[in-house]
Amino acid sequence: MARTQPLNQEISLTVIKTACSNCNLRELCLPFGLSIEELTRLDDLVSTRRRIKRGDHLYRAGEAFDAIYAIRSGFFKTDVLLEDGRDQVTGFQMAGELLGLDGISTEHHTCNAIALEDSEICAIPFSRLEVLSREIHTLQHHFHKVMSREIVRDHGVMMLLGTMRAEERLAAFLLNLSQRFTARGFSHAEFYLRMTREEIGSYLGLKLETVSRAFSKFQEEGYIAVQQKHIRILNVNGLKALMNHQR
Amino acid sequence: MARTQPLNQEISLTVIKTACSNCNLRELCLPFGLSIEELTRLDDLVSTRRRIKRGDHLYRAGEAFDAIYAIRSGFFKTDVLLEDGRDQVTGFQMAGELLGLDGISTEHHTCNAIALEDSEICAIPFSRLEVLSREIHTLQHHFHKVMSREIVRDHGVMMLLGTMRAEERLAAFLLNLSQRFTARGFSHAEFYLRMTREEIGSYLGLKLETVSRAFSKFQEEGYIAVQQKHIRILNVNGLKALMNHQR
DNA sequence: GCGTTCGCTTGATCCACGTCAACCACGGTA
DNA sequence: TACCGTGGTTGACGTGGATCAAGCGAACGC
Repeated sequence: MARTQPLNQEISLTVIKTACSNCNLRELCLPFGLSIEELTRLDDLVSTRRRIKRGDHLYRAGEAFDAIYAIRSGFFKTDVLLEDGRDQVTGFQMAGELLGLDGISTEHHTCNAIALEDSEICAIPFSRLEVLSREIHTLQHHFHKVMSREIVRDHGVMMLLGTMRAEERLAAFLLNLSQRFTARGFSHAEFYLRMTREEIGSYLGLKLETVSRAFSKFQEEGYIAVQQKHIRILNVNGLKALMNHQR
Repeated sequence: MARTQPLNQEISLTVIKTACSNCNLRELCLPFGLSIEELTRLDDLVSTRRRIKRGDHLYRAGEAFDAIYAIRSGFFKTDVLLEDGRDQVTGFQMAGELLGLDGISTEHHTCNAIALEDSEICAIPFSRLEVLSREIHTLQHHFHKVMSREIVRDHGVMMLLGTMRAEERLAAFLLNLSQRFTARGFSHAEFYLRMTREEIGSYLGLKLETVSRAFSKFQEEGYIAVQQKHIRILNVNGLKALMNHQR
């Protein structure tokens, strides 16, 4: 129950609750590996928290960059828009993941970040993060790892877009979501999609009809059960086999 | 004429020549923006230089990561291999660009880096880079920008793979190469491709035949002149128009 | 309650690119 | 000079996924 405007005697309680040092995502998020003492120094830095309503932008392409954002709760997508009107979803982000790393390069955001459900984020002023990471080696190193992980993730998506066919892409997508939900303590076999078929398609380089057909196919094969956005995975190995099966 | 094994009285000369502080790529590479004094500190760190023959690996996926590499001269590709045998080229890198950033995340390289022509690289021990970037703020910030730029670049490739058709992809590819050659003082309109049609196709998510056909088409249209790997761009705007033209 | 909208599914058709195959140009080697 | 291997081009054909179109159920506003 974090509040942007805590009241009276609740203040200290709320502050404790919303601090990195007390956040149950800290092992997934930026604070990973920090000592208690280091955590409290990070708490000072990550003081701004904000709620973003479903459908609202956290930031837009072109805006000046001055902070990265950690997702405290909720679900986001990032997308890029080309001059000619085409756009593509470049990623879906969930609690504990960072948003805005792309903005460091030009000091302007290069994509839009949009909440797919009511969400809460922690703003991390970037210049202050640089200062602190000079002092806390663990923080510096972990931040580098996070950026590098993003690069590796993107290579995975390039692989997917470049070499996989429609059903393989969707299988890979579902398995990836499942694995990330698991890491957050949710069921690996049952979850709600926060995004539409069109957004999935955009991310996977497919049209929404193709995504829909692939879902139906998976259901027929008994790999999953689909009800709108509610997904149950019935046969993980089936999906995995599908993914690794050379054309 | 930098040598790995400089002789006698040439030593001091060679050392000067291969130092970051005297490298003509320093404005493109890691040393960007550093003062003279800072540059000499970076020189200490970047002491190992190595030649990589055409076709040889700089590193392989799975190997332990302990350094990133700046390309001093030459041309590389990076590729990823899936278990099922599929592979994809994830990038082409030229002088002044960094290789190995993907390895930070897991402390193992996640792709292969292969020289496409005889090349020279500077090895930058990563842990020492972290130490130095705590002391030199400019270096720290620029390194972050470089990593971020890599992320932005990858988003561009995802865009290309997800939304563009064959000819648009190839046009984007040629324009990107041209722009990077220009930044290095080479002709923007005339260059040699270091990679095969198959490697281009792998990078662009196309088959080599499709790449070849697109080259022929561009030639017919008068946009470029192709002779094997020798490319002359005759109509930049034609290529640009092609790229931005919604399907 | 009812209409409207949005997201999704499914079918029919089309086409861009993959696949298969033949052939050619170039460079290295015997 | 002849031979061979590698990389590139081009043609004929097949197909996976895009496109176009119709219909349906759930959510929402009135």
